[in-house]
Amino acid sequence: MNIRKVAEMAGVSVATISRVLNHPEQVLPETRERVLAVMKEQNYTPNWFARGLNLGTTHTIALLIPNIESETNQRIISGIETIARSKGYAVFFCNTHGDQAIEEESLDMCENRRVDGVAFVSLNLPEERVQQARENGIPCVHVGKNRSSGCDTLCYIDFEEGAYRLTRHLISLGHEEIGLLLDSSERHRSAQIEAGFLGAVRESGKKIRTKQISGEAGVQNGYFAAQRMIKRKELPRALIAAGDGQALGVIKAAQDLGVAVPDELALASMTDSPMCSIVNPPITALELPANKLGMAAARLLFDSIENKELELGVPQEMILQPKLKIRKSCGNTKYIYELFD
Amino acid sequence: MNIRKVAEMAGVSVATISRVLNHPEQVLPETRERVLAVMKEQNYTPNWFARGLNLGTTHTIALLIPNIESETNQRIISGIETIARSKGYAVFFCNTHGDQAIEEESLDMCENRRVDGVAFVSLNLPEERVQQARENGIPCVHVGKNRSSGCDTLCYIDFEEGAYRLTRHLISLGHEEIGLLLDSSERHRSAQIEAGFLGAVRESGKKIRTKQISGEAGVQNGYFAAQRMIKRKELPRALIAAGDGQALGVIKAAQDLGVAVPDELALASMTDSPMCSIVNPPITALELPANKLGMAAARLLFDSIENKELELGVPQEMILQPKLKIRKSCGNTKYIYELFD
DNA sequence: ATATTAGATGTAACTGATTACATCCGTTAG
DNA sequence: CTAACGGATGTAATCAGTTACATCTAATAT
Repeated sequence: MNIRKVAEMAGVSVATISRVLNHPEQVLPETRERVLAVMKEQNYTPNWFARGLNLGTTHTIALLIPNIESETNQRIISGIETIARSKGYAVFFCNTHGDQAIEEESLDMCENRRVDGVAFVSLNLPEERVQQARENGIPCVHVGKNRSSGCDTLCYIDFEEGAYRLTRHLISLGHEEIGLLLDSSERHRSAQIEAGFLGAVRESGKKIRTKQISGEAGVQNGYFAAQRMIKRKELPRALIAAGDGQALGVIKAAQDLGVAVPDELALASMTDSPMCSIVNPPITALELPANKLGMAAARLLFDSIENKELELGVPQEMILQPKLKIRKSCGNTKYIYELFD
Repeated sequence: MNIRKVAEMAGVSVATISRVLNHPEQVLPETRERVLAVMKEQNYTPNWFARGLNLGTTHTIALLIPNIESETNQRIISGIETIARSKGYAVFFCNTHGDQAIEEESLDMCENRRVDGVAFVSLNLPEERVQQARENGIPCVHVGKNRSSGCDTLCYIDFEEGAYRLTRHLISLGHEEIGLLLDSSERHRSAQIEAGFLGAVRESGKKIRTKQISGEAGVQNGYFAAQRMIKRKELPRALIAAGDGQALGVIKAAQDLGVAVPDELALASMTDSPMCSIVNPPITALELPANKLGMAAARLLFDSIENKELELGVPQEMILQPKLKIRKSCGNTKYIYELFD
């Protein structure tokens, strides 16, 4: 069923059919009704390709994301999806697994299919590749990272500030030995976290022993990392984990191996999740405005799409702040002082 | 940059360009090289719309899913995505939030855009609506449910059997009072679970007190449900939760309100997740082959797409079995008998 | 009564690919 | 020497829409 058949059946021309769909106010109400009736009866839906071919717009954006396991990413997806739907856009979903080859492939796909915009949550592609996409007329947002990336819009959470606050919190509780369990697959974020962490340490003026431990994301890896440190007696007195998965793994390992939290190990996480408040003790963590982040990113993207200005100059930025959720996993000042007696 | 310009620049006709892309073996190697060089130099990518318009295929499938929070769904998504990518298909992602209106809207979108197939994880649409999509030539798989749904392919996990095994396990441990905490938003699955549960109870021949509690999914709802039961002294001696989120909430509530697990409450979950083995005690749960499920669903879908036979008759089915992971949350036989002394 | 105008509708060009069919040309067979 | 053939390439129709421009009608202005 195509537009010409509908036109024939309704006894009008194809232009009228098209107008009924795109500029209904230009069509006489009775004609419009007749056409709509035929459409309904014939179960007609306009062909998206013919449409896209003419209009040059696909009303589609793509989302490149490294994984969907993390709560943060889920909420980013949800935020983007919500805004996209409200604007009538469809979303291509590409789980890149953080793999550059898959990103490349996905971005090719985006160009082929003339998506109207791309939101990168994962981005390992060289800057020039992204530039190329933009030169092809595709606005790109980078969600969640502030790395210079070739995108015209950046939208991220201030992890440096978050790490700074979390570290200050630990220092204010009297801790003098603080470890940082990083995620080696998130190099850029790790650098930010380290910066905030070391900044807070420096600023405190105290002599704090610090230690960076490289690790991988996820409960299991957190578990193994903690297990290793405990066995080697290298466990710091306080530990900031880069992700809630890791933190949960650490707390479990501590439990299993008889290390008391927070008495022997103060634990904090750079990201919050429902489980952080469920475990025992509940874990002090940074609550990320991930849903907001997704929505903000989508809005910025649609701004670029609609304004079509695509200046290749300085990218627009939007920075969201995480919120420190103090729970019980870091102990409290009183306790720390007792320990130091 | 379109095919004509490339043709002009390479000094050949459009047909040759098209052949280079679609049937390279039909083109003289030197011509081919020349064309490819121009393409690369001009950064040309074929227009997907023009292509789809001709071929009638979009190499795109859609995925309608009610949420991405559950581990099971994440793994389904991952499975589908993996197969889709390996076949060169793109995936439209529609988070329906289990909302029928959004499903309707999404399915309309699928028809408009001529997706080659739809995988429903969430499906509240009337059967006729799905049939309509199929009459429009779109194969539909229903992932995860076995409800008659108008789809041509069903692909699901046998929750009835799972509930049966879980219940038998509890009965074998000597439990005589077993509750079922359901998820009212998953009515069909609840019915399956109930069937398996009651089947096992009946088959045991023992006089078992049963109780169905309606509830909602998620950690918080599990917590509240347990809290309510504990306060009203209605907590059964053993409880099967419909989801791992609920179960985690229950275990937390038990902890907070001083109910010992498994000593005073035996707890099991119909779905497993990493957290189930992390909490204390680790929760006995059904491990769902969700990744396999996604992959199987995608394969069935591509089968339908490629064979284009779309018989509107009896749907093809694929049933996967969950696996019982016995952990510590249900206690053991010895202990139960002690209690009964 | 005629010119003007606005609103409704129609005609046909155009979007960018694919591909059936036509053409051209060099090779081989008769 | 010519016919037949087949490989490489070109021509033009086609897919299903959108829309600039043309046309027609009827109402209003002069």
